[in-house]
Amino acid sequence: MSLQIYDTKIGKKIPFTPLRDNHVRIYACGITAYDFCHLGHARSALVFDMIVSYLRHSGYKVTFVRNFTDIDDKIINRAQKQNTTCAELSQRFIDEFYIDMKALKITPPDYEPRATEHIPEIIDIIEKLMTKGIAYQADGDVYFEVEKFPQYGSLSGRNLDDLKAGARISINKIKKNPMDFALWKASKPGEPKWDSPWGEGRPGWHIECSAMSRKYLGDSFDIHGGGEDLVFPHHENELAQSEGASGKPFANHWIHHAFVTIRDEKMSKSLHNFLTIREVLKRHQPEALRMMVFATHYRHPLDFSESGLRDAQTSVNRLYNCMAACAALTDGTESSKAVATRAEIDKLRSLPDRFQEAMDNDFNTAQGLGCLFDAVKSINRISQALPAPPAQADINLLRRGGADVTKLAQIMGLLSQEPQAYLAGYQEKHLTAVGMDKAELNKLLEERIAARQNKEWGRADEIRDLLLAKNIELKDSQDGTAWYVAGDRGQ
RNA sequence: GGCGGCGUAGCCAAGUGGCUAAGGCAGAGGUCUGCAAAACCUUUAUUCAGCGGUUCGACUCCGCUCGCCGCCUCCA
Repeated sequence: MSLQIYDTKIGKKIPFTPLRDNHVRIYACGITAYDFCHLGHARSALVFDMIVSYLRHSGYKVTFVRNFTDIDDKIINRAQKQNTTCAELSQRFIDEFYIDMKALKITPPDYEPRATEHIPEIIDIIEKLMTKGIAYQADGDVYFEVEKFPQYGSLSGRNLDDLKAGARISINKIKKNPMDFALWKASKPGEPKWDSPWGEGRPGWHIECSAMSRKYLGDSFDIHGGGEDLVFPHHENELAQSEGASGKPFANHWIHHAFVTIRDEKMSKSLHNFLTIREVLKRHQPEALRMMVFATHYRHPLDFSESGLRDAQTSVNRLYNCMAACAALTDGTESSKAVATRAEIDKLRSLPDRFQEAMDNDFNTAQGLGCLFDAVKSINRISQALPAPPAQADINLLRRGGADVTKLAQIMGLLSQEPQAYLAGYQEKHLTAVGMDKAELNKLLEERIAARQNKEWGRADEIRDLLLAKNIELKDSQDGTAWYVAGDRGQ
């Protein structure tokens, strides 16, 4: 079974084959830089990070482009409101975007082009459309003429009659058809402007992506994607412009991910129900966010909640605990009896295949994670049952299983840290949060060990309860007393 | 109004025309322990919104009903 990807244009899953050899070319729509990024942007970045990573894992060479739209109406309005320039405003939020991406540990794309740095390429496409008679000039604007592109609506499954019927489009007398959209806009006083054959002006909203994808990936490339809300009109218009100009097929596959919702409503700026990435990362670890995002299939809505994110954190810890146990494994002997059952051996050996099968099915990360946790369960069961000198066969199986789990989880950016370091970091962060320093904790732990040796159970329990009040739980063992962060429920 | 999606255990969430309906979280029981707890193990849907239909057989395909959501305007 090979990779199957759901294609928005066709509305079903189809086998994926790169257009050119083993080389996959992907373009994803990035942000319009005028504000901080919210969780929806995080999902978008995370989903494409995973897709690129999985394609590379599968042996493809990948060229990944994610653009910045740094000139448009929203930027102009916001800049005017803040009494600054568009260039300053967009640069500021591109910088902020990079801070968020770094915090989320997103692998940078191969190219991150900006609209304002591709004005000649934009003008070039518009000129082609003008030459072919698919675009027309009206006052200082240039419009794409939808009637001249018969396939208009093919991506989003609409036709011009439906669109006209729904028409919430503002009346614009200079357009031939209300659905015609601007390729180039004449500049108003005080707005950024560039020279063009049609006078001074600036690009329309969709044309930058047509120009930049063409420059870095060619007229035809493999995958184009973004959030569901971009299907219409953004991607529909891009498709029309690009194919209209080149006469060749544009993107071979269209991938769109669903929204992040809050209480089942779309998270969006206009509804004022969004959480910024940095807000969430103040309270939660990036891997917990990744776990939550990838536990839902990318085409299904992801309903955000604090409790959901805490659940995700707990399951991330489960992964790390298992890996820490694997790392602590000591060599065994040939003479001991192996404890792994046939079923467990099969489960662990088949993990990479089962994971691949899940991911090949339209990047089903939720199912892939299920495979990973399945393996974790087997690893834990075997580790727990290991006799005093364990059998070398079991140790080999566990180490191999642990290595597979780590490698596969890393495709989603999970298990990106050394287990011991991660767990120690998790504990330290908690200590800080509850306002206790390590020396103080150690002092109490030592006192309790002494009390227990003297069988002063009252004092020992008192210390335990005292720490429990700070969500620190103790575990006594022959080696001493270890402590853990208790479940954060109810916070 | 047009187009599209979703409804699976307490919560989150995969999945399939017929083999035990993944996995995570929470809950319950257990191993361990001076008592505990973390970790770990076991366990948790005779049932997949409701009603019809197709089929030897449907949760999975079709139709209808109810509920929720999205796009058609800027939006990841």
